[in-house]
Parts: sequence; C-alpha cells; structure tokens
Amino acid sequence: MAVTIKDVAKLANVAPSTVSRVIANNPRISEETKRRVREAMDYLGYHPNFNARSLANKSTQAIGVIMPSSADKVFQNPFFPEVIRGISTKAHEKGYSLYLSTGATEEEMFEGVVGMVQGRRVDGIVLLYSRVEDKIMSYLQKQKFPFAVVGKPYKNSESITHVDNDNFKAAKEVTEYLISLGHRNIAFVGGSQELVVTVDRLTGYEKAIRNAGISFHDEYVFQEEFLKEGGHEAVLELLSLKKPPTALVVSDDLMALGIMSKLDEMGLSVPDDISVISFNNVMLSEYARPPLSSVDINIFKLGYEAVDCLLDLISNPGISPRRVTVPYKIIKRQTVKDTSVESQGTR
Amino acid sequence: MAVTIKDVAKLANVAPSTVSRVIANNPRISEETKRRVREAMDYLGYHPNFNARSLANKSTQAIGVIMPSSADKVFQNPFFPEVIRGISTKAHEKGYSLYLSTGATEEEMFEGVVGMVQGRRVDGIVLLYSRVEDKIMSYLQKQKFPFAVVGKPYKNSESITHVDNDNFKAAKEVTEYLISLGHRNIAFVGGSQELVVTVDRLTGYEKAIRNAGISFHDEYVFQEEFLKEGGHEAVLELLSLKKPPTALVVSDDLMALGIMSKLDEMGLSVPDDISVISFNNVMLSEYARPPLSSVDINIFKLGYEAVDCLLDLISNPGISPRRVTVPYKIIKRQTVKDTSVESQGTR
DNA sequence: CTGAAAGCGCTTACAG
DNA sequence: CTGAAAGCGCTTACAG
Repeated sequence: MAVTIKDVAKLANVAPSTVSRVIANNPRISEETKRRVREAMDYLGYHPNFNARSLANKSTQAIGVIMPSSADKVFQNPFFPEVIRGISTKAHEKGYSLYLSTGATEEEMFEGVVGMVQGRRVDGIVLLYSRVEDKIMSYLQKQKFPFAVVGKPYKNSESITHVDNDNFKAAKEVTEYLISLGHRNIAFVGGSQELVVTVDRLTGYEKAIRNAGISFHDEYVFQEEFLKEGGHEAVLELLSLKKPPTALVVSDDLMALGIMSKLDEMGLSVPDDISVISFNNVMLSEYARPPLSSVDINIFKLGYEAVDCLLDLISNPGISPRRVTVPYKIIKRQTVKDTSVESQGTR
Repeated sequence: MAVTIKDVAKLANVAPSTVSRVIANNPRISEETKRRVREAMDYLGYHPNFNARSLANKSTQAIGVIMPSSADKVFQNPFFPEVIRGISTKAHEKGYSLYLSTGATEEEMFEGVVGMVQGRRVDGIVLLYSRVEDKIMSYLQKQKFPFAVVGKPYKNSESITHVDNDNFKAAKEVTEYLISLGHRNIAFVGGSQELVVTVDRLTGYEKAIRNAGISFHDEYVFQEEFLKEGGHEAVLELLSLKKPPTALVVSDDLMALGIMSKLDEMGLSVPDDISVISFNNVMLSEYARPPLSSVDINIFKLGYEAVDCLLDLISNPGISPRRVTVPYKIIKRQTVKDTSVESQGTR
C-alpha cells in the first residue's frame, strides 16, 4: 500500500540496499546515484517506515518522558509544560520524537516504563522528578538503560546523569536575603518530603538559619503538596503558632499563590504583615498581586539540558555520568518587606 | 540479547507461532499450553518488541498528540496539561501510548505530522486546536488518516470527528447573564481570530447583544493572544474608549487574569468598576483575587472523549464521523456585579 | 489445537 | 561504488 524502499529502488534502477544507503547518506554512494534515488523518492512521496527501521537497526529515535502519574495533582503544575517545552526543543533539534508516559497509579506508571524499555519503544528516558525512594529509577539503573533525571537523585547521584539547580545554595541564599532584611522568624513551606528537591531546599534554609545564629524550630517547617491547596493548609497552621513567622520561604510558586490568597482572605497583607518568596518563577508569579518574588530556576533549560545529556549517553554508551547544574536567579518583586528600619526603631 | 519469542518457544517446547498466539490470547490454544507458555514468559522476563509487532501487524497501539508549536505562547496555557490528562487517561485505559508532536515553527510541525503518519508511528491523531485554515487538518483529511479534533473544524465539520463545547451557546448565555444584571456596555475580548473557538464565542456574544436590542459596536471587540500579555493590551485599548464598557466577556482565564492584574495596577476595581467573566475555569481562576467567574468547559473530558472517538474510528474504519458536545457550566464567583439596583436608583 | 513458512520494510556485513 | 542475502522479532494465512 504505502510506498516502500523497493518501489523507490525499482524506479531509480538500483537495489533496495542502495536506497537505504542514500537515506543514510552513506558517502560511498556516488552523487549521481543519490540524485537519481532522491528524485524517485520525491516523485513517489516516499517516507521510511519507522518500525521497520527500528527493528533492523535497534534504534528508535524516540525518547520517553516520565512524568508523575496523571492522577497526581503535581501534574497540574505549570512546571511540566515548561520542561516539556525544553525537552521538545532539544529533541526536535536532534531529530528525536517524544513518547509520553501514561498511567494513573504508581504501579501503572512502572509497568508503562518497563513496557517502553523492554519493548524497545525508546532509546532513552528522561525522568521529570526525583524522589527519595523510586522504583522506576532503580529499575532503569539495574537495566543499565540510558536515562537522565531532572532533579538530583537521592542516592548514587555520582553514577546517574542528572541536571539540577543548586537547590541547597538557592534556598540558603534566599533565606539569607530575608535575614538581611531584618527577619528573624522565618518559616519554610515545602512540598512532599518524598521529593529530593524539598529536602535540598529545606537543608539550605536550615543552614542559613543556623549560620545566622537563629535557633531552628521544627514548627517553622511545613510540608504540603506542591499546590494551592497545600498553601491554604500551611497558612492555617502557621497562623495558629504562638509566634507566627514574619517571612516565608516557599518551595513552589503555586503554593505561594495559595498562601497569598488565603492570607488575603484572612485580612493579612503581603508583604506588610508577612513576606513571601518562592521558587520556580512560573509565568503566573509575575502577574500575581502583589507580584511574587521568586527564584527563577530556568525550567526550560532544565529540560533542554537533560535531553542533551541523555542523547550523549545514548550515542556514547561508555561515557561517564554527567551532572549539569543550571544557574538560578532570584527575581525580586513585591512580596518581601525590609523590616530592618522598623526593628531599629523599636529597639 | 533481549529475550525473544523464540527463547520462550524453546523453553515451553512449542513453536514461536504458538507463543505469538498465546500473547494474543487466541482461543484456539489450549489452556494447558497457554499456562506453560506464560510460565516460560514470566521465567524469562519476556516483553514483546513493539517495533517487530507493529511491522508485522501494521498497528502501533500509539496515538499522536498534536499541540500548537512549542514556540507558540499558547503552549503555556494550563489548558494543555489538562487535556493531556484526559487524553492520557483514556489512552491508558485502552492500552494505547502517546506520541507527542515537536517542532518550533508551523512548517516543522507539519513535517513532524507527515513523518508520524507516513512513518507509521501512530494509528491515529488527536489535534488539540482548530484553526480557520489549517494545513495539518487538510493533510490528514486528504490522507484519510484517522484523527479527531478537540474543537470545531471551521469547514467540513460534519465530515470530521470532533469533540467540542457549544461555544456559541455558552458565550451567548454568559452575555445574557451580564445583560440580566443590568450591563449594557459589554465588551468581548477574544484570542486570535484564526481560532475557531474565538469565532464561535464572538458570534454567541454578538447574538446575545443584538437579541437584547443593544447596538453592536466594533470597538467593543478585542482580539488578543490567549495570554496574560493579551489581557494587558486589551485593558489599555478599552480604557481609551470614550464610553468604556462596564463588563467584559473574556475568552480565556489567563487573559482575564492579565486584565484583572492590569486593572488593579491602574486603580480600577473588579467587579465594582468593571465586571469580568471568562472561559475555561482553569484551576487558577478559583484562587484569583477576587475569585474569577468562569465557564467550566470540562477540559479533561474534552481530551478523554476525543480519544474515545479516535479509537472508535481506528477500529471501525468505515464508521461515520462523530461529533461529541461536552457540556459546560457557568461558575459564578466574585468578578461580576449586579448593577440593576443602581440603575433603578438613578432612573 | 499446533507448526512451518512467508512476509512486514528496513539495515548491514560480505562480496565484488 | 553497488548488489544479493540474511536478519531484526513479530504475525498470520495455510496445512494438518
């Protein structure tokens, strides 16, 4: 039905193997023959059958993208469209296609990945999250299947190719910034402790607190989902403290938006009553009211670089694992208040 | 290297063809044999090679998902993760994988689709947008390749399977709602006129305006990008009118958020100075301040149903085109003001 | 109920 | 520089 290599061969008066070589642009074929074959291909509207090609040369020119399961609320985070944009851009540059994971539960996701890998649907995989304990990551490692993770693996991070921000440093810096502005009661609101990114940011926050000689309080640490609902929960809890914080380091913009919305509802003002700074610098943070101060982690680049590493790994199987650190940038907008003047006044 | 059907056959003492039949759960194979073969598969950790299978039976069990080009700003709209969630759910239920389009420019996107189709990478395609003039849609139609569109095709809509809301009716209803509240100067802010959804909603708006005996003014119609930036532009333009509107029908939540942000910046209040109601009911609209009134178009279902239709089309090639209308629901929150009391007072 | 054989559309040593 | 042949790992009439 569809036009095959044989049809082209016949029309161009060459063997099928020659057509194949022309497609691969094999230098041993004469320019004259190439021209003739290409003409025939154009004339017939030939397009190679990917399945046949993959079967024959054991390469699919496709990479698998593993997101959190679709039932997961995290899925709604604008982080994902943006990493995918980065991934898609690099993949397209290099002529690779994208395969998306599906599956509602964790178990289904795992089965999906196994199917992708064993079924030879993809040449490599990029993992869009990093958890403390992750079945998929362990599996990929055991199989020695090429993969790159966006984020930092919890263990064996030296032996796994990954691209990440320096989240420890970023959180530390952000906290120091708040401290330099006179804040002493600073709380941390993070996502699930399961996620390595939460752990890293919390550690950076804690380091800054201790460095400044402020005592670290457990009740200033909140763990919620990476979502607005999470932000709401956090507000309720932190306001019930005997000594509520004057500033918040929040691990995700959406969560920060949720916090601001709740605070507003309760009649509290940001930044006058409480300062907020968060992570990701998703498009929305710019348009929040007041515009949200946030750490730009360069999501696009995270995805773009992950694919770059992965493709490297695919073409040079023996290569040693790479670690790419994508720079971040603190974007100061209007949700942080300088209290140092005040605190001097009340001294 | 990987374990194949032959290895399984050898271990189970049957022919490869029998193993193949067991995989397909062919009823002509005895239960006893099936048991033995399955045991061998489990023991060896067998997984079928998808490429070989696709090549042999001309079916990939994968569907292609075509989004706007990644360079397109629309890509950032939370609409997409949500349709994809719907698509992914249905696809996974039916054992289908997802293939994502890539490509920055329109031309690249088109080439990508042609490659997918001719290269037999997918069994069918779902198109996530509908434009007035679209090369990809025409191509798919000419090729008679199975596809479903989310949205309404501009022409030949009876011969193309698609799932959509009744956008005309929804926009009409929303406008009538505003009118019933005493508004007379109502503007429409839509996305690109290229998109059929814009056209439909504009038509519904106009119908309601005329039905109410209000004269329709061109300067009350704004076309911007489906984004916050678009919202900003719109505000500037509409406030420069000699008779600024008291209410806005906005075709997209993000745009509405942009409008509200800009309005706030200029010292105008929603809904006191101007009422706003928009479309999509994206998660964010609930957390906006004030919470945004919006038409819930059930994005998840749009994607879910599109895949359902597509799979139908794939398994029954002769079937006649389906049209599914997904119900919408107006979610009234706090951005619309009832002016009828006031207008009576000033009579 | 099961097997032998041909075929899906490519690629790639091996020859020449 | 080019061709004939085998092979990638499945499926599916055709036989029996």
